[in-house]
Order: sequence, then C-alpha cells, then structure tokens
Amino acid sequence: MLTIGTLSRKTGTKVQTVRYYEQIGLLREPGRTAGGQRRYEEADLDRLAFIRHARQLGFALDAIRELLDLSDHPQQSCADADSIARRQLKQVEQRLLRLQALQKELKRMIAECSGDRMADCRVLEVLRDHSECLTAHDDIGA
Amino acid sequence: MLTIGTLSRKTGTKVQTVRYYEQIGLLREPGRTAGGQRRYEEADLDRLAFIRHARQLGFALDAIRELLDLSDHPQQSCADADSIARRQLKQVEQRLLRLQALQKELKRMIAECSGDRMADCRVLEVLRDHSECLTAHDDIGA
DNA sequence: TTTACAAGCTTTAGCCACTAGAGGTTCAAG
DNA sequence: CTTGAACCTCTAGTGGCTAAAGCTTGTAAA
Ligand SMILES: [Zn+2]
Ligand SMILES: [Zn+2]
Ligand SMILES: [Zn+2]
Ligand SMILES: [Zn+2]
Repeated sequence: MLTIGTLSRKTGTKVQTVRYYEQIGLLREPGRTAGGQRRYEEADLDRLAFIRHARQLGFALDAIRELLDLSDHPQQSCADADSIARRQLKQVEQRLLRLQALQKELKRMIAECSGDRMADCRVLEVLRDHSECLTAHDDIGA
Repeated sequence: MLTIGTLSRKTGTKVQTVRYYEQIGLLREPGRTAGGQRRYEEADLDRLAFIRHARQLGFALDAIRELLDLSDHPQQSCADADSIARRQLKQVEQRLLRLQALQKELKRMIAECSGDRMADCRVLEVLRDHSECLTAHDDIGA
C-alpha cells in the first residue's frame, strides 16, 4: 500500500501530476482509505514508471496510452508498438532538422553582428528580412 | 489601408492570430472603419512580418516584444538585442542535445527489437526499465 | 438599388501536459 | 491528545495559438 507521496517520490512525478494522470484515465482510480486518501499497489508504481520514462523519451500521452494497452496483450505481435516508436523517432528527427537549421541561422546572425548601434544590428536586420536567411523555415511549431 | 485579411495573407498569419497579437499588446490597436472593421498601415505589416519571422526562428513572444522595443531605439548599442539572440541560440542548442540523445535511444530500441511477440518487445522493455538506456534524460520538457 | 456573400466582428472554449494555489481534512508519530 | 506533514478537491493559469457559433459589414454584380 503506497501513498501518493511515495509514488511521487519513487517515480519523480509531482503529486498533482499523478492525480492528473488519474483524471485523464491514464492511471486507474486507486483504492481509498476510510478518510478518502489514495492508496496504491506495486502495479501502479510500475505503470507510472513506464509512463514517466516514455515521457522522458518524448512520447505523447496518447502514444503512451496505446503502448500501455498493447503491452496488456503479451501474446500479440509487437508490430504496433514498434511502429509507435518509429513514429516517435521520425518526429524527433524532424525536430532535429528544424533545430539544426535554426541553430545555423542564429549562429550566423550573431557572428555577423558588429555589436554596434541598433540601427546596424545584424540580428534585427535578419529578423526584419527573411531573404537574409540561408534556409527556409516553413511552419512555426514543428 | 490594409484589411486584416490582407495583412494575414501577406505575412502568412491566421486572422485570429493577428487579433491575438493585438490582444496581448504585441500589435497596436489599429484604426477602424465606421462599421468597426480594422484597417492597418504599412508599418503594421512590417511589425507583423518581424514577429512572424522571429517566431519561425523559435523566439518566444516575450523575447520578440523585447526585440521590438529595442529596435525602436536605433542609436543605442545593440548589445541587448544580441544577447537575446545568444540566449535563443543557447536554448536551441540545449534542445538539440536532448533530441540527439532521444534519437539515439529510440533508434537503438527499434533496431534491437525482433518484432516478435509483445512479451519480448525491446521497445516495451526499454520503456519499462530505464537502466536499459545508455543516456540519462533528466527533465521531461526541455 | 437591391441583393448576395465573402470577409469581418466578438465571445467563448479547446489544445497539450502539466503546475500552482486556496482552503480545507486526514494520518501518524510523539 | 496534539501537532503538523501530507493529503484532499476545485479552480485557474501557462504558451501560442486555433476553432466555432452567431452575428454584422463591405463590396461588387445584377
Ligand atoms: Zn547586434
Ligand atoms: Zn528567415
Ligand atoms: Zn517490438
Ligand atoms: Zn531511459
């Protein structure tokens, strides 16, 4: 029987986050004491640890939900789980490409600025005029 | 005199986003027609283009606000503008480091999985147990 | 001049994944 | 029995938009 605080400490999750996961149905509703406090079992700890580790690897909560569902069927093929991981890898690689391009542009504008008056600031110039850039930067969020 | 739609088209910004920028004080309140529709000037177009370009380069709206304020003082030193850009570069580089580590872990778990039953899925195994990882992955958001 | 309709308007709520705070109750040690 | 840390619920906020409902306005053709 674990309190929410113990669960929290053992997984490095904020207490509110644990409650949030319960609220969105990612964790089951645990048992309660007579006074209404949550009491967890070891299985909950494992599940929460899985969630947190997947989050650290960048998986979205929806993907994690799928992965948890899949792992409840140990006899089935893991093709679906693998493809979720491949999807995640693709997303990471897309972000990498974008950030690498940003890094290049930022480095360049900083290097080119003489650090003189604002009127001649290379940083501001480039921000004012994309044609000073070497790369395109499509969508904003990526 | 530009309508909000024209502004939107010329800068690749959604109409609602333009109104949002006005709401948070990033764009001034423009003039209105008798009927209450917004009418912009060329200067608004330049400002919005600046904002959007800075967003594409990953700057946060707060940083953009600072940059815009700074560029209103052309005779001052651009040291502050440059340091905002350097801060942005640092952030990009930190994210790059994190994503590169994630990429490595994801690649590895995918490569090591034989694609057999869920019970033996390497992806799930690694997610269940961080000690299977080669790298640490500190904080979740980065 | 009337009419049609694209484009504008405001207000509200939703997205993701938490996080913080207010204001109260329970548990466990001493 | 008392203390106080830890728990509880509920609400609202973060960033940067985005969507939708339900209106009103502007403009150009008939
Ligand atoms: Zn400069
Ligand atoms: Zn550019
Ligand atoms: Zn597998
Ligand atoms: Zn790990």
